[in-house]
Amino acid sequence: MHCKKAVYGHCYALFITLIMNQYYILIPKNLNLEQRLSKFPPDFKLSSDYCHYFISELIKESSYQNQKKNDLSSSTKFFIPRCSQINQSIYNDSKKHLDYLYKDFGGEGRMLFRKNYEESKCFSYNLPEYYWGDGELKLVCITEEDLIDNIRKYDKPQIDNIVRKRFNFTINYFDIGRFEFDAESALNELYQKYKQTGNYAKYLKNAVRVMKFKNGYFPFWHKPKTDGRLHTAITQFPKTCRKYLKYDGERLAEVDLSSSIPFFLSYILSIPAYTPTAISAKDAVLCAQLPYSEDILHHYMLVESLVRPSSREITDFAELIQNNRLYEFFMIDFMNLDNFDVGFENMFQRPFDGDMDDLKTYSKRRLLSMFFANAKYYEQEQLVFYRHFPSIHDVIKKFKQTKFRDFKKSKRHKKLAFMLFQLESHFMLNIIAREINNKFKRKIPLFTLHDCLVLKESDLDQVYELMHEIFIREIEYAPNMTKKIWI
DNA sequence: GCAATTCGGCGGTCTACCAT
DNA sequence: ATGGTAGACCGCCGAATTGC
Repeated sequence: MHCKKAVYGHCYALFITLIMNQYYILIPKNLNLEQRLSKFPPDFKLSSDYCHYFISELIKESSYQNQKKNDLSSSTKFFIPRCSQINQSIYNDSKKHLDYLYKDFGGEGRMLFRKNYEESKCFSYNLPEYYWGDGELKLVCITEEDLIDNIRKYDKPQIDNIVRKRFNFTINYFDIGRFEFDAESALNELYQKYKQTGNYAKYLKNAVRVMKFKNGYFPFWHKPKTDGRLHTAITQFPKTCRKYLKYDGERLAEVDLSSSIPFFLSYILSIPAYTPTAISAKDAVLCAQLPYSEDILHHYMLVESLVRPSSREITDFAELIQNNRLYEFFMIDFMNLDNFDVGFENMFQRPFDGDMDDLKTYSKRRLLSMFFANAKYYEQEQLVFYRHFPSIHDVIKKFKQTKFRDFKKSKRHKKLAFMLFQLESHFMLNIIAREINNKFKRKIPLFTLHDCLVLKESDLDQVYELMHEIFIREIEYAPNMTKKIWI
């Protein structure tokens, strides 16, 4: 047993020294530990890597806190508990280091504040405002191997084994050795944005995401019974920082499904379900696609067979979506509603100035909100939708309102969102992404971003073609798709 | 033994990010 | 409006503890 463990440990050590001999931590640009060390030399061998790591942890934890105000001083005032046992397990000499940082040398002030609430609770720490400076953060690379090993051991993302197996086709591409990430530029851009908006809490949260990515911290979450989407470091990554990511030295790009949720709605409507035999055919087609929530699907089909949407409407609806004209179709009607001015200002924090792209975005968000919301909201928009697609409106409304399983009365409308999200993620993950992987024998790295596939720039065109083919084959028509390069 | 208090779990809210 | 991640906070409810 002991022997086995030692061999395994050896391999593991080799593995991590090859690709993980560095670790990035986040500290204020202003923090000058070296100066303090030279002015007040410690009487023991002090590791500045550990001090920096500890301060970085305080910053990371601060980013998770929430408060009413989001300015610099409100975002940095928190005392963060750090248990001495854990500190010690990461770095043996942690106590000496923390005492040094806490010590008030010659009235110059402490580098750390420390607070002890009560017995049996651990100390908590806070980096004084002075050391945050103007709030700008920088990434520093630390190199002490034992420390890094311990950090990684302590702070490893927990990935459910089922999730790992089910999504290994994309999880394996999350390899920090193949990513190239200009984190410095990304941080700088985030800081410029903070200067404009004054929202420090947001800057802090995004800076921590940048640090985690830089360190190859890649967690994965998947809940098949709700949205069924795969949430990754990419789905959480700040949009403005995407252009600083490269993979195998190449730019990244995405193929995006236009109005993907309405597309899947039109798909599920378009399969005939009026006769008992047709229901079972539809059943067979769709059950294979929602293996985790067959019951929602059955329930939906029952409602649909009772209400019977008009096939004329379904064709028109599907055509609007395939031509990517759905949101434009509703935008003028939405603009003429009583609630437009208030609604627009709530969404954009400014009045409407006649820009058609803004209007289209507004229309898109209102329409989707309406689809997902409890039928008692968005009444004006529902009326507009009803005027154009009365029977589709009735199916949706009926489905949202009927009693189902253990959904509370106030939550019954959510099953539409669940069903559509699950259909979308099933197609993207289990059909499209898997097939690309199989067809190209794992030579095309891919990442899913809900309704997007993210790829290397050079793979973009052939994947686009293949996606189109798959849609035509699986459901006889394809949604409008757009290609975008992350620049 | 009963009433009053306290505590923990649960569910809801909020903030931030991403997507539709 | 919906979904996911994170943590804090609040109110509710029942169980456990405390007080008389």
